[in-house]
Amino acid sequence: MEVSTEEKIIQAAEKIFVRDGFDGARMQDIANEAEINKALLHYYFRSKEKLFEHILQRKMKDFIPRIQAVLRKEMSVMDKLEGIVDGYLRMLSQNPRLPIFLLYSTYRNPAIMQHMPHEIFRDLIAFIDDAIQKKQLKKLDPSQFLLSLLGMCFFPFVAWPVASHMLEKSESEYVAFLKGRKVEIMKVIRELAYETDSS
Amino acid sequence: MEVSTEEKIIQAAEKIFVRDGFDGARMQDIANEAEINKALLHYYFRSKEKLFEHILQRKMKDFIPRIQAVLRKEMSVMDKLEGIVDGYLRMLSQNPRLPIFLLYSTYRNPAIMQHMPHEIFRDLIAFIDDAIQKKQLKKLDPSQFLLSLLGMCFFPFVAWPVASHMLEKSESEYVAFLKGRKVEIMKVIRELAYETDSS
DNA sequence: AAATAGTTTAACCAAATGGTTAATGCAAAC
DNA sequence: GTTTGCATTAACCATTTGGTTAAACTATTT
Repeated sequence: MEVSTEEKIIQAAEKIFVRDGFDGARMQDIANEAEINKALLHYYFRSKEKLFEHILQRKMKDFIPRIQAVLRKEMSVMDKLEGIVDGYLRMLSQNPRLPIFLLYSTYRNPAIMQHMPHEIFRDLIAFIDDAIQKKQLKKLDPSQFLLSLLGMCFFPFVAWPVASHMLEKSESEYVAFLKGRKVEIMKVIRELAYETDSS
Repeated sequence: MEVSTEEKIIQAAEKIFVRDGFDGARMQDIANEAEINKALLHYYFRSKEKLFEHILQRKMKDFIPRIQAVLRKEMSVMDKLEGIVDGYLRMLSQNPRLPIFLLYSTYRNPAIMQHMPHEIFRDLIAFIDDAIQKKQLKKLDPSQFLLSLLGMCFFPFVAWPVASHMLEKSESEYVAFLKGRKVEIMKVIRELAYETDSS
C-alpha cells in the first residue's frame, strides 16, 4: 500500500490546517507530518495559499452534500429528515473539528465560497417546501427551517469547548451527551409535523 | 472626551483580534489602529498572549449572560423564551463576527475556558427544567433543548458566509433573512409548548 | 528649577517563516 | 551504460514579527 507523495502531503496538510487554521499552520509542521522535505510542498503545490485552498475545497465538497442520497430514497418525510439529521451527526462525530475550521476559514476569506457550487441546498429546500405544501410539515419558511435544522445539528460541535464547559460536563460526558442528540432533535422536529409519526 | 491609552489599546485590540484571530492579528496593526507606538502595547500588556487573553475574557463575559435579567421578570414561560431569543439575536445582529471568533478561539486554546465562570447556564437550565415540570414545555432534556435553542439563534451568524452563499442570497438579502429569524425560531418553540400561547 | 516617576518613542534584535536554489538521487528511455 | 527528466534534499535568503532597550518627553512634587 504505497502512498504517493502528493497524497501524503494532502493527508498531512488536512490534519495540520484543520488543527491550526491557515494562520496558525506552519509549512514545516506539514512537511514533518508528511515526513518529507519542506521544499516538496512548494514543488507540488506552489504556495501555502494554494495548498490551503486545495485542502479547503476538498473538505468543503465532501462535507455539505451526501444528503442527496437520502432524499432520493422512498421514505416518509419524517424518515428522510431523520436520515439527514443522522447523516450529519455521524459525520460530525467523526470530524468534530471540521465544521468550525470550515466556517472560520470562510469568515477569514469569504472569497473562497465563490468557487463552491451553490446549488447544493436547492434539493434540500425543495424537499422541505414540498413537505409543507403537502401539509406534512407545519407552515414554516423552508430556508429558515433548514438553518434551524442545521443549527441544531452543528452547533453542539461548533461550540464544543464552550458548551461542554458551560454544561459542566467532562469530555467523555459531553461525548455521551452528543450521542443522545439525534433523539432530542427528532423530538423537536416531530412536533413540527401534522401527524405524529410514532414507531 | 479624552480616552486613556489603555482604553485605546483595548478598543483597537478588540477590533483587530476579532477580525483576524490570534494568529492572524499583528501587534503592529493593533498599534496602528490605536494610533500609538507598538512598544506601548507591551508596556500596558506584557505580551500578545496576555493582551489577547484580556480581550477574550472581556468579550466572553459580556456575551454569554445578560439573559438572567429576562429570567427574573414576571412573565409567562413563552414570553421569557422569546425574551432570551430576542436578546441573543439583537446582540448577534450588532456583533455578527463575535461568536465565530469566540468559538474558534476556544477551539484553538480550550484552556481559556477554565477562567470562565461555569454557572452561567445553570439558571437557564433550571428555568427550562421548571417549565417542563410544570407541564408548560413538552418533555425534553433541558440541556439538549438549550443547545437547540442556542443553535437556532447562533448558527445563522456563525455560518454567515457559507449560509448566505448556499441560500444564494446577497449580503443585504441575508440581512433581511436574519431579521425574520426571531419569528421562525418562535414558531418552532411554540410547537414545543402544551398550550398555544397566542397573543 | 531641579528632581522624580510615569509615559511614549525610535531604533534595534533574534527568531521564525514562507519560499528559493543548486546539487543529488533515481528510474526509465535510448 | 549513458542520457534524460522528474523527484528529493540541504542549505540558504529575505521578510516579517513579537519583543526589548535606552533615550526623550511630560507633568507633578519638592
